[in-house]
Amino acid sequence: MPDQEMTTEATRGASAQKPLRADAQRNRDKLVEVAAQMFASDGVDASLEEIARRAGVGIGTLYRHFPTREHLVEVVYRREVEGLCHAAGDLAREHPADVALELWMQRFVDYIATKRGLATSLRVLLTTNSTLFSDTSGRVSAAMRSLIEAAAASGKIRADVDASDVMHALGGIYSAPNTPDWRERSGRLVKLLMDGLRFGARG
Amino acid sequence: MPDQEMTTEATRGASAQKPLRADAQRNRDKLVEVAAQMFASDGVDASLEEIARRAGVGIGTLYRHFPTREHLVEVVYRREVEGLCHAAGDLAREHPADVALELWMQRFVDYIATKRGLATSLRVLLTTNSTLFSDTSGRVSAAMRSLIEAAAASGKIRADVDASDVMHALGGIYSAPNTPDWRERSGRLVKLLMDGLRFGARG
DNA sequence: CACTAAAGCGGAGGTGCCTCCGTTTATTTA
DNA sequence: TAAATAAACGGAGGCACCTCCGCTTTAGTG
Repeated sequence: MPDQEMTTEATRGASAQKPLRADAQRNRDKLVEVAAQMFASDGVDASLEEIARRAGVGIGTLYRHFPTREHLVEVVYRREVEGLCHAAGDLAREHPADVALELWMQRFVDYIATKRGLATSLRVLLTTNSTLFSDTSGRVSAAMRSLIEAAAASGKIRADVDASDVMHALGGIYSAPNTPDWRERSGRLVKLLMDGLRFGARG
Repeated sequence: MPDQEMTTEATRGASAQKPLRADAQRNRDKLVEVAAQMFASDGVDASLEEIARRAGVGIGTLYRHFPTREHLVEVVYRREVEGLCHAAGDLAREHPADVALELWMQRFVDYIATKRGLATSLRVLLTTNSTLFSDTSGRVSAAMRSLIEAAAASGKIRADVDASDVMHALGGIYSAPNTPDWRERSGRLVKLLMDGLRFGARG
């Protein structure tokens, strides 16, 4: 199921439909963008009518593109994952390997934050759409693995770490309670983890 | 947590509040009764406004008694269980022990049917209200056990059966697929089971 | 360019959810 | 029995969901 192009905006869904008319694609992209903001700020229960309004389209248009709230949530979520994985490449190009890794992990925290907000809907989606979990978690861990290996290869972090160990450490963020200072706490966890990774590095 | 009386209608919830005013109790009972019908016929997503309308009260009254849909579902469900267990005693009094058992199992099938309709909401409730499952399943299996033991003691069914085995057999009803002929199929299962139980009985 | 069919748009409208508060009613007290 | 008061009632109103279908725009075609 190939996506046929991948701009900064979300493209059509995975199934290979005939391409949308230009205006339709524009509206669709705008809807996803606005929805991503709204879900992040107001949670998954954000008003769909408000999303349509802010996207400058009628409610009918929203429903034509996304027949249910879950459809919209899924697309937003996949877009989030897309962005996260894409960022890995950019960061690697623009920063020393260890800095790239650290920045990426910070961004990973933001991603988890989103995921928390979407939790209820995601649970529904994950039971419905069985490919969603495997698709996304695979891509994310692949992105992280490449950053870690690059950092290790360049000598910026120690070479004896396994990507899945780091993933596991970050996993602590998942299970942490939902306190107000969750965000700061997670940021510190990333820093701490980086210190550990840098300790005893060649470079 | 004693219920202070138990008529054919649902009483107030378990917690020992001061008694409701007569009109309030009347309205509450009527709401539960109507809700039970509506949930059975239309599923848990039945309109709450319609329930209030048919019960002859304002929507505000419904919401005062049951702040959320789940509250109402829970009360209806507990009432269902109550009725089922109560029926065991009545049937035992009015019929030969084996007939009582058979009739009760038929009624059990109806109960399961309700449970299916309420499935989605029940799943939410069972994660929230941890006592609900243990309360109800305990009472139901106790009711069945007493019927089986009475039938075995009177010689109407064989004596070498274990109540939990029968429960287990009926459990097949749960896992059966949701086909349109589900009801008939289940009825036949009960008959079959009874034949097996009667085979080789003393009496 | 003009024309047309197909694709897409959008919002009115019907319904449901839930809250809030002025009005009604049961119960207690005198 | 009558007045006082606490409890309960109920529906209007505001918001969201979702469908339906007449109108508008786009992408081809000659």
